[in-house]
Amino acid sequence: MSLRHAVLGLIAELDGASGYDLLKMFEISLGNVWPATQSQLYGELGKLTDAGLIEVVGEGPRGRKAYGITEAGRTELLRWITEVPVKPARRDDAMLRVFFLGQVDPAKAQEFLGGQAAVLRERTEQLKALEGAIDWDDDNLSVYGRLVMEYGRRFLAMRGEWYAWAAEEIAETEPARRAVSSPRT
Amino acid sequence: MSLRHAVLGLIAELDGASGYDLLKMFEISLGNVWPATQSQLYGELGKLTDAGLIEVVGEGPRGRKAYGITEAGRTELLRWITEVPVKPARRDDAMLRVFFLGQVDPAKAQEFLGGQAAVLRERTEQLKALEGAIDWDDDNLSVYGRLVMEYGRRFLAMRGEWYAWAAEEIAETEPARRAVSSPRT
DNA sequence: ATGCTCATGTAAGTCGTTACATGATTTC
DNA sequence: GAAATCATGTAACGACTTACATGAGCAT
Repeated sequence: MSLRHAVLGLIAELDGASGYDLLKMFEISLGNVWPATQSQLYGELGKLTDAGLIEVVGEGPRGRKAYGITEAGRTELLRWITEVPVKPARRDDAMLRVFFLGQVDPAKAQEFLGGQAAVLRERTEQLKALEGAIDWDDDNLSVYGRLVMEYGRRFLAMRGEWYAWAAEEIAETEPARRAVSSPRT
Repeated sequence: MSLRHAVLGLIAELDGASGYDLLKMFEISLGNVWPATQSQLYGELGKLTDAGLIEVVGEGPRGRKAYGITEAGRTELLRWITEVPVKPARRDDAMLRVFFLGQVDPAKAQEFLGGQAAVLRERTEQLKALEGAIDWDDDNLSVYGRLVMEYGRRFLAMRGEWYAWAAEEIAETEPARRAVSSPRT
């Protein structure tokens, strides 16, 4: 149920935003920790309105609806942040493949790790570019967004080091294993 | 579509395993990077069989079905590992909340960060316990499982450091911000 | 014979993705 | 006036979760 709170939180920060405005925020910033599609977003806005957590506070050109958070919404947001247990992120496509890397030959395995490391470097560049593109202010989203961005930086760095380490580890142990018996199951 | 490949990969590693056997593996090991429920698993086994990627290679007591990977399945597994682009894991419940931490008062924010750090320490203990409980062998799942486990260790450590850093960061900047204007939006 | 573990399956509902569909307003 | 952007919504399908349902075999 976190999309609900992602939307609720964004509306709390950006009072009077439209679905379209929120979508842009998901695309450039929030979406890095919680992606949402347009279709999901508009659906959620409807549900949040029905639940009385947000309300339409104004209308503009082209059918634009400006949303604001209600008292009930603010209460729910605070409750969620401070009281609802955090769900640890588990699914990791890359690590899932690493689990099965023994199924491919060592050269392909190394290629996989190298490729992932390259993807990581690219993403690091993108992060830097994003950091430069945002005009950092003193508001909440800037201050806390910067913290999250630093997390992203560290995450990518950590993963990069791990890829290098894992590649070395495999290079050291695989020749010995293959020498003993093959194929491996 | 990664659950499909998680199941396929497990069957490749554990030839002749039943749905029940696979479920145990998801619970103790694979589930840390790709969780699956019983209901999902049995459904996927049916679909994989229909698709000809796995087959029933034997039956046992209590309706037990032993599965094996087919040639088509092995081909598909290798293709997935080496050729299908990895989907980066994006959703992160904890970081989503950090984004909105400016909405709660600084004491609560610190409490949140401290709480998360504690959860992390607990998970680190669990990981150590798991590492001790598994009898590490020389087979694929052991060798590559160990690599993934080391990733988990580094991940938890990195996050722990980040929580400490973020707490300090907020402690330093929030008093100044609150002094200028409040409440913040 | 009672309870535990092994073993498989179905159903209902929510969440997420991709694609479709439409139209108003602004900008050049 | 053509193109880009703003703006909202729906439909279909697949993935995931939770709960329900059943029963065989094993151990004590």
